[in-house]
Amino acid sequence: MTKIQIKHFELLFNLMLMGAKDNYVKIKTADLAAKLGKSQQAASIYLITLEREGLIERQSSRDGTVVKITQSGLDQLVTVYLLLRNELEESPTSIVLEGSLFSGMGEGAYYMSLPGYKEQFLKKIGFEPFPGTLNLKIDLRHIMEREKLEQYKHLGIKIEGFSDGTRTYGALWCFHCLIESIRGAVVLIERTHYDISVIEVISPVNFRKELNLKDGDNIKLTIFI
Amino acid sequence: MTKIQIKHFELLFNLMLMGAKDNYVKIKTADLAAKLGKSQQAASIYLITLEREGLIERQSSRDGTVVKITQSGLDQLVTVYLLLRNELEESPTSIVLEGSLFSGMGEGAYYMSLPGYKEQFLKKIGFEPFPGTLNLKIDLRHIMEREKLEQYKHLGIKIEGFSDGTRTYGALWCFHCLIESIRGAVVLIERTHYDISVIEVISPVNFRKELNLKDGDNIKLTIFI
DNA sequence: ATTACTAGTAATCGAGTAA
DNA sequence: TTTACTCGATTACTAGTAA
Repeated sequence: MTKIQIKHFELLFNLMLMGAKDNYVKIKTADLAAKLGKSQQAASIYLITLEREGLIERQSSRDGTVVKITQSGLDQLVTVYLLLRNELEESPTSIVLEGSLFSGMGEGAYYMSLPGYKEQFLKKIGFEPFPGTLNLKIDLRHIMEREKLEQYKHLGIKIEGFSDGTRTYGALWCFHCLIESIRGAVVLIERTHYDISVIEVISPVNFRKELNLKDGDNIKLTIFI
Repeated sequence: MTKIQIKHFELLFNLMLMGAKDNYVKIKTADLAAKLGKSQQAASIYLITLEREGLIERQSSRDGTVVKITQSGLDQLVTVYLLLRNELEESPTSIVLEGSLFSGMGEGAYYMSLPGYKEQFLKKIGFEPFPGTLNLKIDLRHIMEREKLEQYKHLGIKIEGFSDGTRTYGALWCFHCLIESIRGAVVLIERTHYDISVIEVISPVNFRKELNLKDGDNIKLTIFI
């Protein structure tokens, strides 16, 4: 098993610049190698490795390789982007919360799976939520930060409400976030009278599985305004 | 001479997250190693190499290492940030111009060296301009793009005008840019009746030397709105 | 403590090449 | 053309350790 040496980011970054973010693009391993300052053979191995790790889709043939960055690969790029933005932009733009994981009734998962919401998530936030949300009970010592987030709510990415003929579903506001370095988004609702100490988070992947979490575990959440 | 293997970016990125962007921070090579998934000894070598390449300042002792990212190191991070932002943000935000390099009268250099401008550049754009600007004569086939940039002018970073008692100096608008992958900023002035086919660029480093340029050379400019 | 040297080892790299 | 395999050469990495 070949372990990749140049870390994934640099490779994904270059593939992005070659246009592999939204579309399948045809590239030559030799061109990629030139950008990385490595041999054609090395680039070939890197691509194979990235594919095995699920970060790209790849179809190689005798006259080139067609690649596209997967959702999971895109998440890596976004994670780096958010952290850079937070450090490099004028106004520091993150709120850090801690809380403990708990199981909801599954309503979150239900709402998130509605096409009316789901399609907007994909378009505006950049991923389709894993069916199942993460409920976090915010520690009392972070409650002030939680209040601050509530004030910023309407600066977030707006997910429009909709009606399915039977009932109406309210608008949501979202912020990108990282949960222990995994990409996600916090989801805030309009209702004013609900328990502010609870916060709901969505993600393109199964948090619980990915991070091996169970109810009661303490989680650190970095929210980007 | 040990060539660094993990590319510089990942290391700089981690140092940034450890707080080494604006301040000297005390770290342990073992902690850094843990973040990179390498041995303490490897981290030690990386830091030494980065220092040799001028990307960090470093002072090590028997009870830790004090590091700070240099301007040059920061430029690397900003470059990656701008390219990521351009690809990942909703509205695509770059204008690509091409043109040929020519020598001005040196007035650009003079203006840029005035404290009234210089200090704002450092604060608002993030670097102190190398004394000497780059004058670019935009190709006719890119003149539409140049017009577009002019329309966006007031969306740029504003550098306030000032007076030194003798005369007044007008406000400027700047945009981050990359010149053949080197960080810089285009500088636009308010005057409406001047030759729009000429554009002026500043940078933290000596472009001409860095890229080995001479008058008449063709240059590609990526401007971030 | 900690950093960073030396020396040996393990992993990566690239030339040659087959398909 | 191109990709990607084998294998010998190179180099990055780690363990041990001195300061």
